[in-house]
Formats: sequence, structure tokens, C-alpha cells
Amino acid sequence: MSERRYDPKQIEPKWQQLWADERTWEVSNDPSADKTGEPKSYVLEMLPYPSGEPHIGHLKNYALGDAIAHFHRRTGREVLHPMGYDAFGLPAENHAIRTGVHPRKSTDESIAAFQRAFRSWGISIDWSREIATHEPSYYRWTQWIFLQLFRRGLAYRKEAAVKWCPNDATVLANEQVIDGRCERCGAEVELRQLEQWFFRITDYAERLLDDLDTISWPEHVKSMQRNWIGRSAGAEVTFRCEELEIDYPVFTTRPDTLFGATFFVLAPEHPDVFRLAAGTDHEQEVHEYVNRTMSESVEARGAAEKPKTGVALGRTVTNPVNGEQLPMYVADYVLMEYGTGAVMAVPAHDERDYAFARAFGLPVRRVIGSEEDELPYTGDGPMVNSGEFDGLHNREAYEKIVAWLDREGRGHASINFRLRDWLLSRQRYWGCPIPIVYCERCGMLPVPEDQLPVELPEVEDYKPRGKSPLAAAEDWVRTTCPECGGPARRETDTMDTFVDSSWYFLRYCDARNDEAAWDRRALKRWMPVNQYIGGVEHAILHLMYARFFVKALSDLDLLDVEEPFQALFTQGMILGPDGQKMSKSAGNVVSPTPIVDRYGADAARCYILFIGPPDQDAAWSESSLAGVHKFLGRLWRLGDQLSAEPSDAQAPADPQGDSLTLVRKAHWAIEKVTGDLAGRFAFNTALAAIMELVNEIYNPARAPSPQARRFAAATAASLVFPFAPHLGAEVYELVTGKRVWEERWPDADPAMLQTETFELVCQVNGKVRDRVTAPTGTAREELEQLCLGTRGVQAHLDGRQVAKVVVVPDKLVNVVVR
RNA sequence: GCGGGCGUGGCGGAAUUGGUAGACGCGCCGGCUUUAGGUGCCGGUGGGCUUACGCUCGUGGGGGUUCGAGUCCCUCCGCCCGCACCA
Repeated sequence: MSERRYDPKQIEPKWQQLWADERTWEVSNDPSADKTGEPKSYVLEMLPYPSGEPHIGHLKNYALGDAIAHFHRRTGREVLHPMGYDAFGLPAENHAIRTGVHPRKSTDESIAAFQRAFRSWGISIDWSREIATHEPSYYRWTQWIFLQLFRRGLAYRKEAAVKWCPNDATVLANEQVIDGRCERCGAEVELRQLEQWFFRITDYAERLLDDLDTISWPEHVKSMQRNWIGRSAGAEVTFRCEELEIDYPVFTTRPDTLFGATFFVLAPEHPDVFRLAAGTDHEQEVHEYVNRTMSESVEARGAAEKPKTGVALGRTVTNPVNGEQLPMYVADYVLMEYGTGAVMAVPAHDERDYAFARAFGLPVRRVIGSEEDELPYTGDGPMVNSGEFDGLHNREAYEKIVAWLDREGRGHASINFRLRDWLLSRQRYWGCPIPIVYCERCGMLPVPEDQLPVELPEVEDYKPRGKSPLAAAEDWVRTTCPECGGPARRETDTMDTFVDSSWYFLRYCDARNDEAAWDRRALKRWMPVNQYIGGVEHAILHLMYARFFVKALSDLDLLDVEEPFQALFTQGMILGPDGQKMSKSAGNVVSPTPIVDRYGADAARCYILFIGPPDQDAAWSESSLAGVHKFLGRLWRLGDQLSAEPSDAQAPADPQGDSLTLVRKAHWAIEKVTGDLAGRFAFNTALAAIMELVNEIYNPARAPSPQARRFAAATAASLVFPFAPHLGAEVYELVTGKRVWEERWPDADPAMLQTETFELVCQVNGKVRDRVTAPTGTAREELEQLCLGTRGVQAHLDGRQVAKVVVVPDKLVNVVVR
């Protein structure tokens, strides 16, 4: 019972302390610190939102990033690997409303829990750059960036129909509304006409779309972003209401169907609806319809199979191509926020228009021919009922009609985007104040930069009451005009927390700068992020906003990159042991703390990486974790056995027999792990290779020399270090007396990857019939003879005629018989 | 409906370029060590047939290309994710 055992509790705190004391993972902004000539590397995991204790998903995220960071360091790169906290946000504020505890207090407590966890997990963080977005030293610069965008007209205020969450009592960005419900609380979202702050992200739609081609992101994330940006090519065509002398431009992707337009529809929110209906027989009906629509929830209105409703306006517009008078309608299937809020309806060639025409008995006129008679028909074909364009293919007519519209001044080619401007103001307390003041005399003014930060005031009541809780801080709201010195009032809305997280990766580059948001040279050194890692739930919101910020800041000549995240990796979720998403209500939550306590951080980290491809979801399994722990214990015992006389653990000069086999296995593992880390995120197979190496060291059938064993054990420790840093450091030190993180990543010796012999696979008609050992590099003819001579092959030739022999050198021979 | 992805043992998964399907781990079976073991170690483990040598089937179904297909092509089925009245 005296044999010593692998005890992470002994090992892990020791190394954590050493790395903290020596500030091992700090890096300098001075490029001359780069000694190897390798390019820098910026490895970043999405910053956590500090709420309660870290969960198992955090462990996965940071274990992944840490493995990459360590690998990059060991291959000679200077690696920036920082950490911070996305500290503003609704959960802390809602908690404050419930309990009266200041959100700063609960947030800071959670941050402390995250700090303890990161340290106990042994994540290699440059702590000198730690930030939290709720600290004035950070949000001062969030406000500064807001002002830069404001000056350029990229932040603006306007009244619009906006999404309002009645539960959180705040407006939401379009991106925060999921299926008509609030992303945070699930309440049905309402539309309200309010004046709000926006960022002009739509100015960047084209670039946000095009530049997706320049970055290494998962295809599904790019596709989600493309979808969200929603670019459509078409034409803008002007229809005129002669009675009121108003022009109504519409956007259409099918100008070729213009002759088929039989009516015209406005969105209920269209500002002209009441004016058009005024004085007609339909006035009353229109008012009722619009009011009813507006009171409907966003979800109900957007329901997929909803029957078409609408009301005639009693007016007409003129079709520019043929002068026909088209009746005008108001209908809720037309959306104010897309295009111009008005559409020309071509029921013969559009499913929605067709449904509406059927419901209202409107004419349907085919203008594109097709083989079947069925309408609506949305495909291509020859033009009919289209005057001078009859007979042309519709694609050709498309161009000709657009050209005609252009000449006549009735329209032009146009591109439309689904993307809306980013609504950034929130009527909530726990966020970054918007640095704007309103003066009765001078109007809306930015807070002068030397007065930043505008600090968040203390309030007694966090509860939102339809306006920001900040409005209650009267002393804070009342201020003086920076222009005239007269009385002025502060903006009381705060910013969406996505603003805070849209630039934090820039701040890490120069986190302690008190003079500026950053020194441009620091950004030049570190940006862009080489590898970004996080959950796919941020595929649209955060990742789109951050891209927009970087592009806007680049246009303001404040930085030198066009894209923040060169490569992105989206990790899968860890599911509960039942294969379901972890949740308190399901009672299947696995907390990392007791796991780390029982098995150690190294085992927990390795298990999460070993469980399967990291981009896939995986169910938690404690017995598999125990298996990984056993593997680490075996490796540790090797170190323990070999620790009597630590030495260089050089590979033996000329190994033979079992020693050669083991040394080769070590080189094979180096090659495998290096490839898995460098070329792809194949941590599971990398760990499997290290397990194979350790199994080979223990193989009872072989007797390698002590030197070969020592070399193999040191190699295993070196390779396992990115995944299990404490154990890797411990075993490497036991065997060699050296610090593994100061050692260059091992190189596989190509000579050792070759073997003198190989197992020749002998096939007949593609089926394996025998195997035989042959010297590597044997000539094709000899291999053929060797194969034909085997018993298994002979048995299956059975006198039949050999039609062909396929030889793959050093691999297999396939004999084709008839 | 549109877009992205997936389907391999009892389970998680491996097979990177078309070349030995099932690496590695869990679980299970057997053995050794131990006073004892929820420990450690060793061996076995896709299905069927066979005393054995072996044979045969096998990567969601069907078809195709190829000397050879988990991998490529066509088609069908099932599942997951995102968007969805976007004119």
C-alpha cells in the first residue's frame, strides 16, 4: 500500500502558484520580444458573462483555447491569451430588482468565482490585461468609441416602430427577437413607436457580406450571417398615385413581371396609409384594420400559414410600363421594415400575392410562359402579355425593362438588404451610459471627450418603468451644456451590452492605457485575432456587431484591420449524462467544481477534449472521465519511476529491437499530435495517440532500453502538456529536470516515421485474403509475386484467370480475376 | 419553403488524399494481485456460421462509377441546426 499515487491535489496548485509568481503567460507589446521569427498569435475565447459560478461549457471553451495557446507558444510564437468579463447585463440587474443587491456587488462576486476557477483549471492567461466592461476605466472608451461613431453619423437617433419587451421594459435589437419573443425572457414582443439610438450597420451590409469570403469561419456561421444580411438584387420602380400626386417607389426582384401587376399593397405602418384613405369610403375600415394589426403581437402577425388579410384604400396607382390603374390596398403581409414598405403585386408569379388575389377576387394575369398551366409560377420562361417584350426570355427582358425604366426615369436597378440598423439604446440601469446631453438652446450634444467617462449614477430603484432608471437620478441627469454652459439634461438610456463586447478584443491589446482606447502600434502587433473560440449562439449578434465595429473603426482610421477574427471555431455543447441540454429544471447539471476537486483539472480538461470532436455536442459521462484519469495516472507513474535520476531524455542514438519500436512510436505520436493540433481541432485523436504511446511504453511483451523508455515518457509528457498542463509539466520535470513550457515543441524525425518492413495487404477482387510482411520499398513486380504466392490468395484464385493486378507500393496488391 | 449539417459496434467516437472498417476510451466477459475492494494489472470483445483452419454479412435504404467506396455521383428515408409573408 506504500506505492505512491497520482494526486492532482499535490501537483496542480504547485504549478499554478509558480506560473502566477513568475507571470509566465504575460507577453510584451514590444515586437522585439519575438525571438523566433515566427508570427505572433492572438488566441481568444469569447469572454464570459459573469453570472453565478462558471459551468462546464466554460471549462470546455477555455480548455480548447488553452490547448491552442500552449501549442502556438511551444511552436515559437508569442501568444496573446487574455481574459475579461462582459459584466453589464440584464441578469445582474433583474437579480438586483428581486433582491435589492447592487448589480455591481453580485457581478464582482461572480467575477471572483470565475477568477478562482480559471486559476484552478490552470488556464494560461496573461492576467496583466484583465478587463471588465463595467469598470469606468473600460466603459470610458466604450463611450469614446460611441462618440467617434456619432461624429461620423454612424450613431444616430430616430423615431421608429421598434421591438419592445413588456417584461424587461426595454427596447430590443431585431437580432434579440427570436420567433417574436424576447431572447432573454421569452415574453412576447410588442411594437412601439419610439425615439431610439441606432448604429448605421446597414451602411456596411455589402462589406459585411463580401468580406465573409476572406475569413476562415465555419460554413454554417457564414451562411447564417449571409442569411441575416439578406442581400437581394432587383429594381426600384416608381408607381404614381395621380389623385394625390405622390410617387410610391417599390423594390422588386422581378421587374420582368411588371406587366403582370394587378394591384398594389402598403404595409399597415406605412406613414401614408391614413392620408390615402382619407375622404374615401374606406377610411373607417382602414383605421380599424391598421389599429387591429398594430395591436397584434409580432409573433401572431408573423405566423407562417396565416391567411391573407387587408383592406382596400380606395385609391389607385399607375403602372409605369403600361399606364394601368392598380387598386391600392393595405395588408399586413407587407412589412414596413423591408424595402419601401410597399409592393407591386403580381399574383401570377408570386405565392403571397396570389393568395391575396384569391382572397380578394383580384385579377391574375400571367406574363411568364411555362409548360404547366398552374399558377402561381415563379420560374423562368418566355414573356407573354408584356407588350414589346413578348417572346423574350424573362431573364433577358429583366435587363431590358430595367434599362427602359432607367431611361424613362421610372426606376433603376437596386440592391436591397434584410439587415436593419442596430438599435443600441436600452431603458435599463446596468449598462454603459450614452454620453450625450440635451440643451434647450443648443440641442443634442456629445459629452466632451475630456469629461469621459460619464459614470453610471447610484440609484435606489433599478426597476424599469418605461423609461430608464437613470432618469430617477435627478442630480446626475441635470448638468450643464458643454456648448453654452446653460442648463442641460443627460441622456438616460444605456447601451446594449453587445456594444461593450464589440471591441473588447481591441482593448486587450493595450488594456492599461489611460490616455487612449489603445495605442495603434499595440493593435498592429496583435490584431487580428488568429483564433477565436466560442459558442455558435453568437453566430449572428456578437460576431456581426464586432465585425461592424472593426470596419467602422478602420474607416475612422483608428486601426489597420478589416476583420476582427481571422479564424473562428464554434464549440459544441456539453449535454447532461441523459443526453439532454443541462438545465436546473431537468436536474442534470454537472458542475465543474466537484469534478475538478475529485479528478483534478487536468483530467477534467482532457476528458472534455477526448469525448469527441469539439465542435459537436457530447453527453457527459463520468466513467469515461475516470478512464482519462486512469491514463493520466499511468503517465504520472512513469514519471515517478523515472524520477530517480532526471536526465536529458535524448532519443537513443541508434536504437534496436524493442527500443527502436518504442522510439518510432514516440515519433509517430509527435507527428500525429502535431498534425491534429496544427491542421485541425482534432484533440480527441491527439489524446488517443498519446494514450497509444503510453500503452506502448507499458507493453509487457517488450523490453526497451531505459533510455528509450525515458525518451518516450518525456515525449508523452511534452505532447500532453497543452491538454493537461500540470501533469505535463510535472512528468516532464520528473524525467528531464526541465520546464516543458520552455522547451520547443518536439519535431518528428522523418527517418523514424519510416519502417523497414510493412504488412502487405493481399486482395482478390478487392477482398482481403491474406497479409504478408515485406521490406519497405519493394518493387512492384516483387510485391505482385509475393501476393500471388500467399496461401489465402492462392485459395481464391482457384484456377481462375488473372485479368489484372493493381499494386499500391508499400500498401497492398489487388488481384483481379474473372 | 430556403440555407447549413449529420446518419459507422452495447455507448462516445476513429478511418486526414478512394486502398486492411471499428484506432482510442467507456461498458461488458475472463484471469492475476489484494485480508478486503466502486483499487491496480493482464487478456478478450461488430453480427452470423465453424471443434479448428476459416467462411460470410456489415458504415440509414436502393442504384451507379471504380481493380477497390464509410469516403465520389444519383436517388430515397430519418435526424439536428439556422432563417422564414424579405416582395
